[in-house]
Amino acid sequence: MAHTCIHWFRKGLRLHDNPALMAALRDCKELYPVFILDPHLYNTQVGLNRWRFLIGALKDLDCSLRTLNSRLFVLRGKPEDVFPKLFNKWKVTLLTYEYDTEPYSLIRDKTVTTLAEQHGVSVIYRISHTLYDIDRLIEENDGKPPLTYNRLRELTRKLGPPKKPIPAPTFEDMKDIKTPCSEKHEQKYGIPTLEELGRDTASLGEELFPGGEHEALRRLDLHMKRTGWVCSFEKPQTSPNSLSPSTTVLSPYVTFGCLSARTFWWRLAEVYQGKKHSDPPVSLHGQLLWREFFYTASVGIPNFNKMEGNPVCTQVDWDTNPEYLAAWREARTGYPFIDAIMTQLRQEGWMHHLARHAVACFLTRGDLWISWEEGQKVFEELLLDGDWALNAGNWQWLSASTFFHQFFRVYSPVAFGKKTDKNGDYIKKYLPCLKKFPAEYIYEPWKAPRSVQQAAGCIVGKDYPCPIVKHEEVHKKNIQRMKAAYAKRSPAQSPVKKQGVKRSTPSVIDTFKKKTKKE
DNA sequence: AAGCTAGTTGCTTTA
DNA sequence: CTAAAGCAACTAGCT
Repeated sequence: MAHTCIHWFRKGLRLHDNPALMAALRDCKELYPVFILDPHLYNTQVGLNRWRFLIGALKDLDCSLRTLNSRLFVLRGKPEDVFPKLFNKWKVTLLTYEYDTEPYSLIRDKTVTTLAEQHGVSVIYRISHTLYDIDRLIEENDGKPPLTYNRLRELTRKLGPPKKPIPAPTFEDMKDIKTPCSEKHEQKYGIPTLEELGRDTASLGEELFPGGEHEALRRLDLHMKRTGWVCSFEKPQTSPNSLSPSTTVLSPYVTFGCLSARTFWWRLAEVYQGKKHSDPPVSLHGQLLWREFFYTASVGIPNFNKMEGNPVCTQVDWDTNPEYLAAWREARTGYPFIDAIMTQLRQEGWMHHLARHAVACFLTRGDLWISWEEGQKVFEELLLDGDWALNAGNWQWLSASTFFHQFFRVYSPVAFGKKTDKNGDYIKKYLPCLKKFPAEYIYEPWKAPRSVQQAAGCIVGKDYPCPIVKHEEVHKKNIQRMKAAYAKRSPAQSPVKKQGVKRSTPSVIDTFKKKTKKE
């Protein structure tokens, strides 16, 4: 019996390396490729750039499906409301989707699977968003997520290289399959424009990174041709403040699944073949493994996007400071390097990883002493590559809450950028009001004599803000506050020597592992 | 069990 | 100019 299938696109907005889609095609007479605009995921919290990227990716997907005599069906609403109607209307017998490890997705998919069963619909899902089966990695580490990168690497070495990607479906694969489309398809199931979604597009800048599988593969090809660059790639050696990106900017494509991480991995392996090349953690393979590291942590650690209830996260008495937070978010901290990065984020939806370090450290343990969860929300809204696991993991890393503990290493908002951009060209690009400042003062315009400020046509305190905090003073205080927070960590988190009393305290991870096993 | 080593990417001063 | 040392000292993971 040939199936009537829905393939549910969520992430994984691609045809290549899409095993769940291929599973749908195997024994299929009718195929309905579906994307649901779930208000829980796609709402006003999602920034314009991100919306534009998604719409581009959906358009590209629809375009590719058309070449296979199919179409994309875009629906709006909660998946648990949408699916029962579709199951009945289309007489669906099979639902396929790509496995997604986010907590919301796991609950959503469980609900939808139950509904499918109630409607007599079979469900098939496949793992293709990550290099490895994340649950398998955790299993391999005795049920605990590795807390260090090297530990994760050991696990991946045990499991061998990631699976090879599978090719996209061909016209031949689709020859006996129909996608029933009415003339009203565009009206009923079309891809909305930003205007239709009620968004004001006036503030949108140039589309530097258009969404979609075609653009993803084009960019991949482009970078993979640079064999010398790929083989010598070392992330810490790339510049956070170059005028054009010093890295691939493939991250948004991997986030939305326009590019398969495994395809990326194996293309790199081809380039490396027979040549001397850099290695993890700094190589491009290493970057994909960092993604895997944070995915594993996000699956294995409860409340991963929060401080409270997160057993491996240092509990810190962050301040509530709406004024400071707004200044950071709106690029008016008075530190040009910080403000330039936040401007790039707002305008382009992307900035270099090390630039993220600088602003994340500044918001949290370095200067403003505001919770990393606040920064997480801003990045989630504005980053094209905003990824639940990576965002939460990196914010914990940078705030020295989890994974990274050398809190006394504080990024200087003045010195850090100078290493790779002495003249401050990056600052001048994103903060044009500082364009005429001499290099000597570009990172610290408040130090410029009045005459220099006047000559530059920019008075600090009037045309550009004064620094909201004095870094030299505040960062030292904050190191002491971090030290105090670490001293308060529970015995399981940091073994405290108690005189006379010998007690073996189970690690926090063991504790919550037992709890979850009992359930 | 106490101690050791290593850890993607700090800053500043010195050689 | 670059490279190393000093700064003060964290945890995870291992032995």
